[in-house]
Amino acid sequence: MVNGNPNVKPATRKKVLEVIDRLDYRPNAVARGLASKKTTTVGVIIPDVTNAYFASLARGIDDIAMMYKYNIILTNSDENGGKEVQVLNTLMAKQVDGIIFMGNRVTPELREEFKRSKAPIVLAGSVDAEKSQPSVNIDYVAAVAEAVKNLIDHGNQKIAFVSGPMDEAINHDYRLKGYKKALKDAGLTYDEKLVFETDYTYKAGQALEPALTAAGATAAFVGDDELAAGVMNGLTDAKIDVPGDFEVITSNDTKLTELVRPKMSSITQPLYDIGAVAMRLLTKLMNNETVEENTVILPYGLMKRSSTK
Amino acid sequence: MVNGNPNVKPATRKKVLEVIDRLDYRPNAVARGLASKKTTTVGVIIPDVTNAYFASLARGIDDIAMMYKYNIILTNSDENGGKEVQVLNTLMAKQVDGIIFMGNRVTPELREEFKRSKAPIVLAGSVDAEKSQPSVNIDYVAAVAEAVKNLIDHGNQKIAFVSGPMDEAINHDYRLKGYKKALKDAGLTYDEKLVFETDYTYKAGQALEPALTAAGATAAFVGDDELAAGVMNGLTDAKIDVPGDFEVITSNDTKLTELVRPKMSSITQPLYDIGAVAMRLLTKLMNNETVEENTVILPYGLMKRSSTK
DNA sequence: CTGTTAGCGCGTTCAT
DNA sequence: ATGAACGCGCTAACAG
Repeated sequence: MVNGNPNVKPATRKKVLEVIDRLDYRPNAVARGLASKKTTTVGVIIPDVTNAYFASLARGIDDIAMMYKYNIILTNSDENGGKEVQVLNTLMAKQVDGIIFMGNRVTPELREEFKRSKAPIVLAGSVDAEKSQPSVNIDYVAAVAEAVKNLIDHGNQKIAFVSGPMDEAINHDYRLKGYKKALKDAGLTYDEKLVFETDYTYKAGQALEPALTAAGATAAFVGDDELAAGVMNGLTDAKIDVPGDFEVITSNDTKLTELVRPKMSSITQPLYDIGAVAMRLLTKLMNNETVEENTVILPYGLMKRSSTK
Repeated sequence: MVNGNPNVKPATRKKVLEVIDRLDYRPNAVARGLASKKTTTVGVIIPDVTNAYFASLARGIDDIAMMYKYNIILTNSDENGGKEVQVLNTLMAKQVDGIIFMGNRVTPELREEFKRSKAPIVLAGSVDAEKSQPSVNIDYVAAVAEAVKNLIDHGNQKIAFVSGPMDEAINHDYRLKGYKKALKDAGLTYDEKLVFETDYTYKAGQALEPALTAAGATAAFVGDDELAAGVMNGLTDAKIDVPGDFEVITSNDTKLTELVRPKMSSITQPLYDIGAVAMRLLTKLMNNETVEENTVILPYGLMKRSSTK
């Protein structure tokens, strides 16, 4: 026995241990990376892991990555442009084989960095109005239009549009368009006073109740589940019955929709799949496989629960 | 102009572009890693990013990592022992400078791998009964004892202990001990029939109502927020008033506690800080700095909201 | 102090 | 087929 036997000379013991060490030898992935110019790791830029929507995508990304023997370098960006380009650069310095980007504010500088990158980059659950990169999403305008139409069909004439920052492409260029489309299709006129731009937080939603009622709204489309939970609870706390007096429908079909009371109706998105498909697309790109379609649109749905009639 | 001028010969244009390329030259981190034996990346093993508790820790980890110029390789383990050792090995193959491990089922094999690692490993928000590794946690037994005492003080005699799998050290070796301690201190006898072992899911919690009432419990300590939301809603759906007829207190002080109605009372944990401190500790270990205390215990609290009297 | 050179541990190529 | 040599891009040790 090598371990506890005092009769073994230290020198030979050392030698034996070295051999043992050499036994469970692990190839050095860094050296291999330098020689082969492939690191089998991909970078993932996420606004905030703490956000249930993005966390779900991240889970899909990681599972598929692992399936294809890749590892994920995960970094939170807070959708901060400066941080995003900096992170991009360190990812490229680390020679990642590809990058998955989540975030809805693709600035011109960022777009430049994207182009400068030799590693393929795909957007997951995120839109760039310029469509400069491969991406995986749902058809946000159609989904929102359908959700709002549902509200209209229930007899609502004044429907609030509650969203996060309007400088995010997804809000300004997609969701708002869907909202307007539904109004137009129904012959309703668009009223800026029914548009509420705020943060993606529960508190912000909760604080919206006075404004909502002051505007005379009887229903709301909300662009984020936590935000939606906030407006719903704010309403309820003000003795406004949901859905009796006020209907709300949300966007991300996060677990949260089923935990609050009433349960929230929502646009349905294949969250995990968006991440998974984005990663799968990335593997193809990294292998220089020819891919039929660079921008894939996954199906959405409408789940009616108890926050709408 | 290099870009669009057709009068520039392709060859010279190519040359110029190469120079430009060389201008914004990025040092190759892989080569540096090979030469210096430092990769400035650390591995993070997490049960599931989708879990709000662990996601909060992960956010703290990433922020501090970034502050110290490290990047994070994040992998989901599903607390699956086999996956965990495999991931550990690929992390070591990739020459990470350190590892943060989250997960409460440290098997003997895993413990062996930990010891084999030359990179320091710290546990975050996770316990190993053997205390074989540096770690950052709160005092779970004291926290649970205090929570249960609170329930006892409200006159409850039959208090349910609802937790995830009992083969997790945190449930079996810590929370349950705290529960028993509180009972003993109050002169109540421990009854196995009041211990409910289940999954960490909303549905599992919701399904618990019949069993809970059958056991005659009038209050419950729950080891996870989502699970707690489930038992609360299950109770409410069965027309049992919370907290009037049944009190519930939960463990992780996740955002969720404030989103459900009634808002849930909870043990309070510095989630972000647990991750941040763990990462900070890891940086010290990676620098071979001498650290006073390898196992750090952060303060906890008790937040009384509306699910208790 | 600046300039040169030898590895770091692999993949890849070339000669055997 | 098997094996020796070189190079990946950088750091660290060394010499000048």
